[in-house]
Amino acid sequence: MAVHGARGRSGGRPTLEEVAARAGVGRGTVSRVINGSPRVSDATRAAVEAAVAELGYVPNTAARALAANRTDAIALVVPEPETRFFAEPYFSDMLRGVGAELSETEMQLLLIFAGSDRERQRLAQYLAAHRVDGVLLVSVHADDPLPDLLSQLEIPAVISGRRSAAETLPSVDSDNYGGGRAAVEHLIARGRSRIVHLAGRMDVYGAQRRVDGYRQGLLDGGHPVVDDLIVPGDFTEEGGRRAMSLLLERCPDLDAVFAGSDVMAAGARQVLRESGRRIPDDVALIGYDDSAIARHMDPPLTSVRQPIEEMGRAMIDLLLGEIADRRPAVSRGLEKRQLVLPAELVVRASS
Amino acid sequence: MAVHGARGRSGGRPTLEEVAARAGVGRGTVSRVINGSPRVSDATRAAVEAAVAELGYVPNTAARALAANRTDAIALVVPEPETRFFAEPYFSDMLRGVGAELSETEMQLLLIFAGSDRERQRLAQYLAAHRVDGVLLVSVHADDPLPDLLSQLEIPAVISGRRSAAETLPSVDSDNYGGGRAAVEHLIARGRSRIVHLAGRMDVYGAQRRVDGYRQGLLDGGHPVVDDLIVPGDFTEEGGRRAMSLLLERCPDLDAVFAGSDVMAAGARQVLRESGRRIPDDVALIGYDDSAIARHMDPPLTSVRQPIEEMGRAMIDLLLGEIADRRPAVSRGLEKRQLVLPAELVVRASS
DNA sequence: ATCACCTGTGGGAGCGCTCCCACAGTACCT
DNA sequence: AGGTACTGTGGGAGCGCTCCCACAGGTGAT
Repeated sequence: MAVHGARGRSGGRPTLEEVAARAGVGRGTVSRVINGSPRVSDATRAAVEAAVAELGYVPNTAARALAANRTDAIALVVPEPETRFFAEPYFSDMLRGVGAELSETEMQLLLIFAGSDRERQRLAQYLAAHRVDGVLLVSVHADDPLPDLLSQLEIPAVISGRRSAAETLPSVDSDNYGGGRAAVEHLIARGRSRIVHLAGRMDVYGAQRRVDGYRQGLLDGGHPVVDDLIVPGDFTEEGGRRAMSLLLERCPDLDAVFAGSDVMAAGARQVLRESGRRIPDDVALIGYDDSAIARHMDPPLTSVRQPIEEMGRAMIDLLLGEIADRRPAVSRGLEKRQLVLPAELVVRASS
Repeated sequence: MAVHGARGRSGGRPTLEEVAARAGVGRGTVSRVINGSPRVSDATRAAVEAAVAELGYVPNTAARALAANRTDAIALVVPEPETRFFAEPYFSDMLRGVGAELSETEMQLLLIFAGSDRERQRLAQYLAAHRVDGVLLVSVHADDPLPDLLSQLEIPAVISGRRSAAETLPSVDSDNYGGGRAAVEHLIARGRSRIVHLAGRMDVYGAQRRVDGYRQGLLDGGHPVVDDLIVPGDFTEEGGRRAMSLLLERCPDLDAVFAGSDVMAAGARQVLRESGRRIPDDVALIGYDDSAIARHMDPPLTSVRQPIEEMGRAMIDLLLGEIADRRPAVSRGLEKRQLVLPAELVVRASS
């Protein structure tokens, strides 16, 4: 009452101080209530909450960020041109998982594309300004300098996939080895024996692991592995066509194709058709990703599903953990910082 | 030299003050250089720039936002579920235009989905916290409360399309009337005379305008307008199928269909095929949007192209103008705040 | 009664900027 | 000589928070 309070600005947004005056308490107490501190009595808390509601108080994020040195925002960095972002279902699934998990929190998600050099320049600037508390890095290539930049700036980050078996950053990957193996086992179970592999880009660790799984699947089934029957595409439809043509030359009597992505499988399908082979009667075909393409292909494509959405959720969990750990110089817990989620074969008419 | 300067923190990021000490100038001067003020001598500017480079200084956004009461960020608000965002090329084109135009500036773009009630709740909170300087609103429906919320919060906003002829908000639209008319004129020029219209949702102003253009095109060509031959779909493929079936019942000898979207045209095409009609021999078909669907349809679909990317750029220009105008209580200029960009007919094999 | 130790609270200091006033210096008129 | 005006510069005040220290008042052991 005695406190005649803040200068009589009107029209502007109410501040902490004004809320405090209205509730008849000090600034510190309001701050405690806003931030959910337990050391506030129930009566006081109620009074403050009433004042907040009456005044329609909303904290000023900039002031909070300045004082507390955090932004309550994290970035999803896509080191690809926007085109790919929209073209590949991978990103939309990932975004859905991330968004869902994040909606439980107060954190804000920023989407940042870094396809061109120019965009990467901006991104570097952005990160240097510490405008986010953490970063989710999807689709990183082995030689990308981004992870290093991030750790140099001491910004918590989590990547999807791994750059190698010895990944240092916290990461969430799917079991590419298991996925590749499951595909081959399935083909063998269906009586196929001349199974070729249309691989992905070999500088992508996940693609390598799919090859490893393919090999082991063949060996376990008692079949020999012929290196010539593993041909890398580049994850594109055109690459799939080229690789498929090559495979047909090398092994005209093949009876099954395991492709490292649905898109490449689509390319392979065209070439198989053109060569007069029927799917699945003459040749069984399996893709990877279980994308919309797989469902809409004729015949519908058997494909290995990665739990992308779930991976997105897991990445957020890891990242929030990293961020929290870094706050009060707590000794970093030894929880798992590398997650591998299972892949699953979705059987359709093509195999 | 005499100024022994800032407290010896190390490891942290350099501040304005430290840069000032290093360059042997005052804080104000550094601020002026950083913000590109002209009232700095060349020599001083050079000294400051050198200090900035040596120290690797990057301004603290939070401090700036707090002091200057701006965030240097704008939001692209998509009041749709994410699914539609990825499914419709409209958004990716828009995003490309917006991104391109924005990359010329220091502004940061945030992508915010507000499809579910929950998301809308968050968005309202977000806007109330004034975390952005302005908002781009795409795909607003006539009864959406968002525009009102925005003007109540006094946040500059620009919408794509218009909610009615009397749109109050700054907006960028394409010439739907002209587009509809051009489609019909083209059909008439090709000798078609029984032209039906598969319209969009009639609560979308743009769809209404396409109908208006269709009507005028017929009248100008000396053809009567029959209201029964204008059937609204709902912009979906299924809606297109239903509307097409109805149109075939009402006018079995129609020789041209103008659809209000490519997706509806795709639905119409199926029904036309099933009824044994050939495109374009028996029936000419025109869509709207010139999306990927149009290019890949069999036969390729003639369609009306809206310059979406350009619209995105224009929206940014308008929005930045709004934001700038609002800063130093300058009397609002009377420049055009409602833009209408031309639509263009892209002729392909279907007509 | 003394001390220790809780809980709840108020408010100073400070985060790193921008804004703006003050003022030195120079230039060009009267 | 005095006035006027402009350019370039320094630095105080303040933006709205969080952090943390101080302290009142209670509680229980000594």
